[in-house]
Amino acid sequence: MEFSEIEQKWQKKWADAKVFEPDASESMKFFLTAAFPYPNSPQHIGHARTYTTTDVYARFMRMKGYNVLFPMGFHVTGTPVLAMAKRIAEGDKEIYGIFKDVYNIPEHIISQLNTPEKLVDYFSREIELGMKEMGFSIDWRRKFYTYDKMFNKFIEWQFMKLSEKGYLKKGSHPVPWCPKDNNAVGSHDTQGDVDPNIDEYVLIKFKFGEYYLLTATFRPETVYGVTNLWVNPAVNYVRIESNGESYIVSSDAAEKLKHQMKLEVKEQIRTVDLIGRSCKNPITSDEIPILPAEFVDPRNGSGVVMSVPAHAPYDFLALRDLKGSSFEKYSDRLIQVIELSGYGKYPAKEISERMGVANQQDRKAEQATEELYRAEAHGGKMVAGKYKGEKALIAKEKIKQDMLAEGKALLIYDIINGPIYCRCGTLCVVKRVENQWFINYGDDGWKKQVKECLKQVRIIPEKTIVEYEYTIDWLKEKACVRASGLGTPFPFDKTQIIESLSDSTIYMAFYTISNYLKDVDAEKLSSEFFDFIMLGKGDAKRLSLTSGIDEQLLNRMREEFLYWYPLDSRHSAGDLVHNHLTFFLFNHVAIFPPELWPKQIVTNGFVLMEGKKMSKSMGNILPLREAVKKYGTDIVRFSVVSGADLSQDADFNPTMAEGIASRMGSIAMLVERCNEFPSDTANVDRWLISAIHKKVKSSAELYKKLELRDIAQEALYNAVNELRWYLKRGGKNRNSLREYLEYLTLLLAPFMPHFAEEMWEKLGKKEFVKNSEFVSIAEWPTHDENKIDRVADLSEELISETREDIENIIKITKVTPRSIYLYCASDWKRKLYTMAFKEKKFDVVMKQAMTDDRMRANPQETQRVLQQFIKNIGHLSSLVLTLRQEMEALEGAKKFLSVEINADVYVLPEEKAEGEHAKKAKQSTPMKPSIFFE
RNA sequence: GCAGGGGUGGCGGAGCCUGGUCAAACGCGACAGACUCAAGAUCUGUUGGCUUAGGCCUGCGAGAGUUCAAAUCUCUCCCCCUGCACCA
Repeated sequence: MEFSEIEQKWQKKWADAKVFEPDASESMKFFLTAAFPYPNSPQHIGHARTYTTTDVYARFMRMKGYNVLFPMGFHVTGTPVLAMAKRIAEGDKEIYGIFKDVYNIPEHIISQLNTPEKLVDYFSREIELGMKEMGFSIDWRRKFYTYDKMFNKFIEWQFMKLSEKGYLKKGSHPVPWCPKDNNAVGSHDTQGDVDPNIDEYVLIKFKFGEYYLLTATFRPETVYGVTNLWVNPAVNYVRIESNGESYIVSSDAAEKLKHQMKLEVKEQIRTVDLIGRSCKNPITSDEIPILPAEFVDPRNGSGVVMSVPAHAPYDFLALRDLKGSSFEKYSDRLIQVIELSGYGKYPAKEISERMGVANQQDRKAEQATEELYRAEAHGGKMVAGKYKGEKALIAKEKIKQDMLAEGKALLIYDIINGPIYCRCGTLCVVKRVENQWFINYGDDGWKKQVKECLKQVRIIPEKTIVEYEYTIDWLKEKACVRASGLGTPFPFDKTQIIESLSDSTIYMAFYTISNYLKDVDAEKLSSEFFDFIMLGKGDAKRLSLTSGIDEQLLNRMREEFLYWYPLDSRHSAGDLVHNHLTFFLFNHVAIFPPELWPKQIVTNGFVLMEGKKMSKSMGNILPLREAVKKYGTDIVRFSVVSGADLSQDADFNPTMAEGIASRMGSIAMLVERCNEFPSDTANVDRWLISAIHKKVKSSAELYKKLELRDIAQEALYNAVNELRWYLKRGGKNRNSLREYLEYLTLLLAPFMPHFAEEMWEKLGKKEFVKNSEFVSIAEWPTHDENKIDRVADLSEELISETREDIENIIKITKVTPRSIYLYCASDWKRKLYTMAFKEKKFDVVMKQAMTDDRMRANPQETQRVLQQFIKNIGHLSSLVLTLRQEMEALEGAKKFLSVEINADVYVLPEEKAEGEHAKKAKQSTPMKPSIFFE
């Protein structure tokens, strides 16, 4: 089979017939979207998971008779595209390397992608081509980019609406910052793609003459245990002025603080003027000395540290290190603040001594600190100060708030996983951005409504619902604009750009009309326009006059919107639950009436490459188009969605691909040859037909729940195994095969549309299912309950188990039988069997059995057989074949069995056993005939 | 820390909600046989241990419990993975 030929053939036919370009119509609609791609690199096989899942679903719903819309656009908002284009323009070797080695893009093409526009243009085309090659049933007429003028207008409208509802808010916000670029940095802007982590410090003011020493701490609650301050004699200190107060900090700290508060650097402070002198603890009013310590890092916090030797190993060690110096007299002052079970009064001392930490330079000091901090945060209780008796963690927050309120402390932010450098080489700092705009997802009323909304959204997989609940509770203000990047200018401050997670929350609505807007001047797309289309406010006639857009067109768009909306199914990878998908709910709730809220959200796992996560550094990224070329579309489609449960990561590996291909080959071969088979029917035909109808029955349910893995298992692996068994058992009926294959082709169509089309065509005129031009739009089959044949199923089971038993005996006894006698159990045993299955308890069944003449006549035998049943009570099934059915089944399989085992086979009822056969024959039970070798 | 997911045979991975038909689907790998000059592909069989009659034993992270019966239910413990925002 030449895959690429088949693929191109059907993709062209679909395109020519415009089967995937739906408009509003009379029929039931189904509108689904997948998270649109971000075109700053080609897509790899991992991206295919979400889109294939969506497409399989789209195709299934289409076959179920829905008018299905599956559109696609491109998300270009934000800075990564800018950063990427810039790096290419600068000839960044790393980027060139990735594009060349991973994605096989020729160097002369890479070098051309040096502007955001060219980059977006190239990669979006690449991605679109890939999606087309994947056979996704996308309506490409509706494609747009998030920097399109018309889309900008839509987003502007969205923010107007949010503002009207009072969901926009202004405030200040700390962000990682490059002082040279004068811009916020994300992980893609840093050397080594490190994601800067920001945490807050409390700066406590220790009065020192006219000035204050600012000490930075994560643990303000330990302020009660401060015995001294630390400064590093090797560090430069400066006096800064801010808000009318003078502070002493390291000069490095002063540089950082500039970005978070207004300050002026006044003068150098010599450490000799500090060390040995005293300052005042603002909380306890204790006079405490300022002492030297080497562990103090000028770049951390303020470069001044408050010493709590009872609870901080470094402080304890530094004090201990002072022994023998002129400051020795201070070296064993310890003040307990926190009580911790498992430790005495001075945990820092204990842990340092236990771990044998030598001095403040010892690496073990770090370890000791980590361990102790964690323990105290976990189980510590205050034994000093205002919040005595409270948990340390709670007291910390309260003390912090108190000090801030009383002006005894300041709050600042720092990058805690630093130092982090911008790509330009500058050290990143934290900047407090003033006049930052937020979407206030913390609004309680809003949250409440979203929770209501969540109740009526179908979440697949169901278990992820708790994650949405959690995220809704946890969300607070979300900064929604940035100083740079592609996208939509913020309507209330045009110098700002709306950030990428905020402009992709209701864009699905835009697809409903995007194809009509291509020829409309974007300037005409006012708020009133969107109010009319999306919310039905105003009327078309009026709007037509004010906007200059044709009235009919306006009405048409309104109709399209109302037809397609609400969104029936939203698809993305599971990692977006915590942001995008929840924002998506919030914004729909804010802007649209409840009847237009989303109906369903589906999330899926990722794709692994041969068991490992794909990553640039591992060099194991498989570009999608390359995968398609190498393995074929249908195989790629099939493997990414069938490899694991929806929420689990699927593995892609070549062996799996080969396995799929070979099974497709088996099916294709039968499709081509099935008409050559005669029309002899046998028992096994009833079984085969039963099997396919069972499959059809279960498939629709599985498709609805998107349990694609199970469908894949059924429709490919099990199907091929069933066909094999059928042929092996001597099945050779043309009609049975055709019926099976016609149904099977339909079941496979959503997964493997190209292959299915080809099979559909090869099968020619359908005899058992409804025909149609394309299988892609064929009617989804319904099963025939009458063809599901439990007796046939059990008969086949009996045959296969009997064969296994025979082989087992041969294996153990190493006997080669010439003849095999199969003695089937009498009907009274079957009656007893059914009773045993129902009642399960020996005495109850026995009593019941005694009402039967046959059994009462042979109580001992009855008891023996019943004991056997009870022993294997779990193995009994609700239905057993009758003696006649069992014999018929085995008679029918005589030939099969004798060929398989290479012996003559005789099938008899147990009563017919004579001589030495008789004893053996008595042991027969239903579904387990006695086997006698001769 | 908070939240979520998970620990099953040589491996991947079902089963767990709704206990029994589970020595555990399906696949891969390995082994043996057929075909072949040979390799590959394909096909057939085997793949926890014991067993000369279809049986028995041990087993699903560890321990305890409920039950006639536990991979499945309950409790405790251990271990692993993911996410925690201004970033797509």
